[in-house]
Amino acid sequence: MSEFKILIVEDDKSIMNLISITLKINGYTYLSADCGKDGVALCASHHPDLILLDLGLPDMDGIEVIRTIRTWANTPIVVISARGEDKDKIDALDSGADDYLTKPFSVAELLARIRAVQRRLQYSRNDSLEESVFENGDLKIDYASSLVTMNGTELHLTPIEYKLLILLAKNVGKVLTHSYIIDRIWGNGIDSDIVSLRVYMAGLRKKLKQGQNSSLIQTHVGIGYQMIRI
Amino acid sequence: MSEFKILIVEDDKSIMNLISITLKINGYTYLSADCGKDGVALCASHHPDLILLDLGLPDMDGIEVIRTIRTWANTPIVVISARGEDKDKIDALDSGADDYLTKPFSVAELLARIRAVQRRLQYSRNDSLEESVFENGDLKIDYASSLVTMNGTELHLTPIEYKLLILLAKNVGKVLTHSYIIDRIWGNGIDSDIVSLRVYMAGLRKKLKQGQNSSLIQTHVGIGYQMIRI
DNA sequence: CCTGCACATTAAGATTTCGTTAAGACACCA
DNA sequence: TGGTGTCTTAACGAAATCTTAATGTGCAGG
Repeated sequence: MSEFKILIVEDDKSIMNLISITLKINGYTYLSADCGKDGVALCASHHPDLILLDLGLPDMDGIEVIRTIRTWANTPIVVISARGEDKDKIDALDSGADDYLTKPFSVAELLARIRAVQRRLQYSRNDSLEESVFENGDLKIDYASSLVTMNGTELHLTPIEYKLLILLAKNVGKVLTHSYIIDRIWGNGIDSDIVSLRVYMAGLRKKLKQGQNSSLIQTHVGIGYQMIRI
Repeated sequence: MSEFKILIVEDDKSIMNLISITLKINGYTYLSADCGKDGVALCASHHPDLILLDLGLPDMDGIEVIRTIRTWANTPIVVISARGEDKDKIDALDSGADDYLTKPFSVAELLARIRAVQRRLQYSRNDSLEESVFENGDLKIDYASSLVTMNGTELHLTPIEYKLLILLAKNVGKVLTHSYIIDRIWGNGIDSDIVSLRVYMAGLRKKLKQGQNSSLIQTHVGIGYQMIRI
């Protein structure tokens, strides 16, 4: 794995020391800032892979820092806070933070959170950031041009069928629940039961089944559906 | 590993002696109390890592002690009960005890139970933060994608079987009573009998037994089931 | 040695959930 | 307005799952 660069925004010197030493020992590269303004600037100029952000900063509210950064970057942000209150946690997460660490925290926990973010990052990279082309068996999806082909022949999918297929493809190997799928396709409105979903699945399968991947999409009775990786 | 502190709550002096000496020989630190009130107080003040609790105490019912402690702490509790107290044993487990030991017990068994709890503790620490993946022997459960594999081959579980497995896995090492399991699986509604539970256990074991971990799930006659950590 | 108890396992009927087809509703566009 | 394509709903046979009953096994007590 290439170098993983972490930006620490923290004004308490002893905690800054603890974190920076821990990161260094564990092979991470890091940048540091002791106030919100510098943190935002460093983030803009150095594009870190992860930000550790203390909420209690001298110049800006931590929430502000998150909002500012989120206007242009999706860099994962792990918040560190002395305040263990739920409200703060929710505010931070709602503003776009990815995870939350309450002081005092153990070094092991910090590293675990960082690994978790790395895993998530790696995962979503494989899923969305690459190629913009998805291939699985005879199925090929070009997200950029919204083109779906089986064995090279183009398929004509209706909007809902396409959404469904994308959803399954973005989660290959995962079992998606009925409610999750319905929520993602029809928005969180209450409507459209499972029955509709079944009809679309039938349509989709019919169109896909032009090859012999009859088993590309599997049913989990009582649970949902799953596209399996071939 | 740092020191492991065990609180013994037992009024029988000879058993207290046996246990304390055993623990000392095996490198554990221990505290002792000879009644429920003292036990609760010591637990509150000294934060032991494990509690060995005799159900038959002079001042309080053992169940009361468990309930009291459980209002603020998740400290593992291993119950010690005299023979013929099956009902009490079940009540204790339902109230939040983790395991039980029947008098007379061997020193080896006592130590084994303690080690089991230690293992479980260590595991849940590692697990609670991140990893939506559970592993035990050849069994692997990916909660996020609802995928269960044995030796790498995917298992197809029915909804109830899956729920059952998850319940056991989330409580590895802990003995779950029949009523607790039934309550968790079928909701607190009326009683789908123990008989049904047995049928599902049979089905689950059949599917799991594709490896040779025939003993992954153990039966506690008259009490319930337990997934053991391998 | 027999009996009773708790559990394991299998088989079969009852029930739920699925897949698929077809018909009507709706929106869009010429 | 009529036509086209898409969405939704209903219906029904098929498949999977759940439940119940029946039988088999091991163990403890009389």
